[in-house]
Amino acid sequence: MAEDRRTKRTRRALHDALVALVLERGFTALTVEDIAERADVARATFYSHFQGKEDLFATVTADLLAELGARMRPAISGSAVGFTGKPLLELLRHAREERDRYRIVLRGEGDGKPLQLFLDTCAQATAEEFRLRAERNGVTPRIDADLLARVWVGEQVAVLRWWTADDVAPMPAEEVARMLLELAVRGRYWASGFDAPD
Amino acid sequence: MAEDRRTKRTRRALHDALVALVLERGFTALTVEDIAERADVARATFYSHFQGKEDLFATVTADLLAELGARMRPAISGSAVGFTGKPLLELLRHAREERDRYRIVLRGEGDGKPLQLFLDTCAQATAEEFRLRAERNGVTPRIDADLLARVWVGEQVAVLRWWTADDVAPMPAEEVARMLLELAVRGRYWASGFDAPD
DNA sequence: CCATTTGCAGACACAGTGTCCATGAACGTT
DNA sequence: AACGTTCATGGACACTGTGTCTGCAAATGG
Repeated sequence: MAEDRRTKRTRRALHDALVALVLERGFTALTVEDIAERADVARATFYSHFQGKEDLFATVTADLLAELGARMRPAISGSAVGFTGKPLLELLRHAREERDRYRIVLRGEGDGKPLQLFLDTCAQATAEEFRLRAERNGVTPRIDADLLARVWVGEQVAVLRWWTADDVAPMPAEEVARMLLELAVRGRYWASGFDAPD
Repeated sequence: MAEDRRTKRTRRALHDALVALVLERGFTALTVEDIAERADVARATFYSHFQGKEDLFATVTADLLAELGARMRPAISGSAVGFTGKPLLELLRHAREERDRYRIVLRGEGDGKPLQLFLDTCAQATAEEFRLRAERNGVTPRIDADLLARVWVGEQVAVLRWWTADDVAPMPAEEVARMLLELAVRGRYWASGFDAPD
């Protein structure tokens, strides 16, 4: 038997209500009653699906990460050397489509636990893929792999945060990707217009 | 008349109690009663100093930012071109001394509001100083200033997050600063051991 | 069409909030 | 050292939100 329509409807309604309300008021300010009411669901029903609002939020985050992972895998294997080409573009597109969910995660809502999960997952995957390529191509990284992965992911997440923020002018994803690629290749001193370090 | 000893004592006790408890249990899980008890302060007294735990947290963050600002100013003006030299080293040292406070901010505790404030303040100051130098030295940035500032700050914050985390091996601040400087100058492809982009 | 599952509304004890007040102690000043 | 002022205390208060449980109605899948 397939999943009951009602449960699917309820869960989806609660997901959407949470996202909308977190954007409006922030996670902490929300009550289970608020979420249930926005979703047109009885409070008792909420508790029959989730243990609390943290649980609901965790589910939303896990779903987002799973979708991202599914989209990134083919893009990564199709990219020869780094992550700043096709994979980044795929990330940006996903973020544009799921802008609201990205915003609440990147903002650090919920004591930053979803954000922490997001960062750790990305950083770990990056470091892994990174080591794999270094070995496959017979090159030796000139900088600690974990540090480099953190820098890599941190940079992209910082841009994501800036790019998905409320007040920023919508720059095309391709434009952002191009800039970051140049940054990765030429370094930040080049980008700032200078030629020499201090 | 100087400030009353008692108020200074209680405020400091509440500050410390908050930091310790957030590290132990996370901001959301805390009650005002918990914080007051840990600080050996009556609950009523808490409310005579702060409007709630968010207010207390905001004060802690503001203090941290103010201290950082005071330390960064001379380091920035003494550095010729970029931020990745002396200023970064100063940031790392401050983070090492105030490790606990940095950790709870960088983690995104409190729905990420303190983190947001931290990021925005740093990014704004960076972008400002960045434009100022470009004009003074007659160079033209090759990449959007705001984007570049976000990348710059995002990278350093990502490293800070990694460096101040619980489980990581303590790498010397000077070592971290050296790596980041090379990264900024030569770009990430160089760092990864490759020579060409994808 | 029926048995099962799900959603609903209302009730419950409980925990934490934010505010108030009377009392006594600690404080800075003279 | 004595002063008036300021601050901390502990208990009380109404109130909001939590988490769980009930009986009953409606939707669902077979």
